[in-house]
Amino acid sequence: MEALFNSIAYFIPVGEAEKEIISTFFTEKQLKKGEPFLEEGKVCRHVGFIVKGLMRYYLTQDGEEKTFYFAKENEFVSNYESFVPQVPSLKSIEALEDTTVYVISYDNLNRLYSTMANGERMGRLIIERVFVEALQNLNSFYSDTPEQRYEKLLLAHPDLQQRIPQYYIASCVGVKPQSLSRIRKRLSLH
Amino acid sequence: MEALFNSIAYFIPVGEAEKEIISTFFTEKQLKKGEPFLEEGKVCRHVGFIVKGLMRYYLTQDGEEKTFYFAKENEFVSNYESFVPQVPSLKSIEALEDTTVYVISYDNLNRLYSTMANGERMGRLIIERVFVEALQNLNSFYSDTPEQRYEKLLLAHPDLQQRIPQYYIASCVGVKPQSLSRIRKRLSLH
DNA sequence: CGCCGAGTTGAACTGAATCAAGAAACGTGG
DNA sequence: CCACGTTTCTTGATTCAGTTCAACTCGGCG
Repeated sequence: MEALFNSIAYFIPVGEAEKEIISTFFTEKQLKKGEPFLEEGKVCRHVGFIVKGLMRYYLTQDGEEKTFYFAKENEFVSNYESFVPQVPSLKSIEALEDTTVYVISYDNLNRLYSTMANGERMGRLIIERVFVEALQNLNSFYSDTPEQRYEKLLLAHPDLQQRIPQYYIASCVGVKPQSLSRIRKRLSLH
Repeated sequence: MEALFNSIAYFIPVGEAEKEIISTFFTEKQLKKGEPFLEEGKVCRHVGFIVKGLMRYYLTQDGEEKTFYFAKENEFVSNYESFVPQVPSLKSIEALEDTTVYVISYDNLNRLYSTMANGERMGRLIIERVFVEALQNLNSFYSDTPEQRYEKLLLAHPDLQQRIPQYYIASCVGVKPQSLSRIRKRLSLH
């Protein structure tokens, strides 16, 4: 739970009182490889903090899964589009490896906001940060070619190639596995 | 200033005390058509609330401007990527029409958060809302073809065609003006 | 050994980009 | 109110990158 304290301490002071509150509201959860964190059509009821492991966000379209984001250690995981307004999710999230997360429910998060000194402030600062990071990620999708996106993705997650099959990466880059294969070929010929 | 009060009242109760504080921290600003709200390379120092008019967000790449968002009446305007961490912006924002905004500086916004009862809470709720809307907007860029994006953009902003030249719309849809022209042709033939 | 999922490779196809030339709309000044 | 020039929009021909469909390779595993 130290990793979570540290992440929160980045935003507000975390003393014993805060640790106490955080510990009671977050609970540990284990996800096996392939298990869902959030399923399409269901309301996203939790925010998680990934201690260990890897997850992917994806949506299903015409029977085809499109992966658009990977989250790993020390990141918060949630579909805010579903979580914030508590409406059914259009997206799914699943573990790509055996994963350990600390989760907090929607209701408990709101309790935490109002119970903890600086709770609201913490909430604002965290969502601001998550927002900014999300925007930066998405920038690449506007301006870059698949080739550039592939290079940036590897730069941001150098371990990804070792951890997951290539077709997840292809999907996240926005091309078919065949095309990624050709892109890799082009790049390897300098 | 009523429009601003109303927008905030959507998130927290706005009594006389709040109106007082909000009025002192926000100041009215007029932008002529073509004037910048934010220039690339500068730090975004303000959040604005658009009372009247229309703005576009864009970035410059290889000497070419790419418009990626339009903001209009009753919307907040800011580049949060630059505003939140107070770092130089990669994006620009300019008025497409004569526009009236109420603006608040970074420092004053933080004062407002800490001064006003429920200030932090308001901040959290507003950024949550903005975040969710931004995500929903961006969804279309992942999953849809330019054709679908064009149709959705017109649906979301039915007045846009009348208010601005088509090449802004093309850019936001993610294609060149020539291609949008062809898309329009295809669509008009049902 | 044969199966199976993952990755690579080939050929034909598609939609947007590009280059380029007109046509239409707009505004400004005579 | 019209004429002219600029800006915006359309259209055509060509090119290019990713898609699709399909075959084939490779490595692990029963």
